[in-house]
Amino acid sequence: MRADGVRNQRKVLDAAMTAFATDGLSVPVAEIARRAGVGTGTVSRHFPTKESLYAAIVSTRVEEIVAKAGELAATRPPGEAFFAFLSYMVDQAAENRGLAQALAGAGFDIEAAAESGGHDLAGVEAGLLTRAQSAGAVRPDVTNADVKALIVGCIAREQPATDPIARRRMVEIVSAGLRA
Amino acid sequence: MRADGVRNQRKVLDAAMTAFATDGLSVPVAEIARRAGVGTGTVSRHFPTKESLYAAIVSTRVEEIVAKAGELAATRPPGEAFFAFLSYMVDQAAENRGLAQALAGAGFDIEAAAESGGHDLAGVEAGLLTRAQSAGAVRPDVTNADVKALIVGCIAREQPATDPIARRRMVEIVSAGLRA
DNA sequence: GAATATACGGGATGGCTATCCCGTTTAGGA
DNA sequence: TCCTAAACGGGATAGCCATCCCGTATATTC
Repeated sequence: MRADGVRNQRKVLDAAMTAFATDGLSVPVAEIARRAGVGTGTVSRHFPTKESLYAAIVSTRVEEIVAKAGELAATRPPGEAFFAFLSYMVDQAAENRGLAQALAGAGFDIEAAAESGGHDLAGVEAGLLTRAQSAGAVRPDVTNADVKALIVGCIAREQPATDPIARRRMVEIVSAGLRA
Repeated sequence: MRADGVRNQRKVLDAAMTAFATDGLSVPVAEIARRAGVGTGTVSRHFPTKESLYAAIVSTRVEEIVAKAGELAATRPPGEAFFAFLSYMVDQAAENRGLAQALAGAGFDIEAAAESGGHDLAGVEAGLLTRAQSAGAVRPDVTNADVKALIVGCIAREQPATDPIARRRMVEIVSAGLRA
């Protein structure tokens, strides 16, 4: 691979990351190209479809999330780990419009992208949840889908996130509701 | 106004109502025309823009919601009225994809449409909330925006609504979290 | 320093959609 | 029945966007 190719691919990835984060998933590919300082052809050669571009980005993001989940599970008691992860996810999504939209199911299948990247996001989340339930910290009838939807609710309030106090309040409300 | 004009306007309204409810706000105007059995020109003559068509529909829906809120406020104690309204809104949105999207802020400003129709949806909601808070039934720091976002969360789980049990669980979780 | 594979840019293409327009049809009154 | 204003249908237009293509430029190799 040629050196300028590698360089441009990185530029596109960086531009796309911030563009998706600030403007959401509907940002035009041409706008990403403009921000990266390349032509649209360069973008589509490196990433044949917009979805593949987003998949490349979400993959690294998922990596971080899975790592965070693992760290929490290892260092904290089950209930605390679960609720800390919930809060972490809300903060992530609040600062990242694209992630929020993907979680809300608007266009991209984030879990499929994670799986194709070799990460089992759903499994990690399920692990935290069931451990917390076994420890009696979370209502036993709650499902993974419930939790994801509630995360969406926490960030549905405002986009982009301008009020961290309100966000914390939302997390508190949802957490209180989830407790056994 | 000519009789066929009135008739067609009603046909368009009916078709649009079900189309928005089942397919969401992004259903093409041409599809609505097809379902109504008229040409696209007829639709845009009666409703110059897609948004005006949706406003006409949402207006009647808001009327029902406001009426329901008034009835609950009149017949039940503050806390009970508030939580019953919450549950009602979730059920409404779960059965109406367009309403759900509008509440989630995807494209149409439902409150502006309500106001232009002479209904003060926001005011009615705020009334239920503050009464419930005064009665000590709801956390005092919760805002109207919080409640709306949580409603969005309750229906973010699935679209269209296929699992009423899960929906009820979501409402329970959120209600529990909102209690003082 | 020449040859060649690789990469670049951005215009061309095609699909989708809302909105407008206008030739044709029809309702409803005289 | 005839006339006219009102309404109809659906093609035309215009904007937006992802993706493809290809002539041009450049990095790398020998």
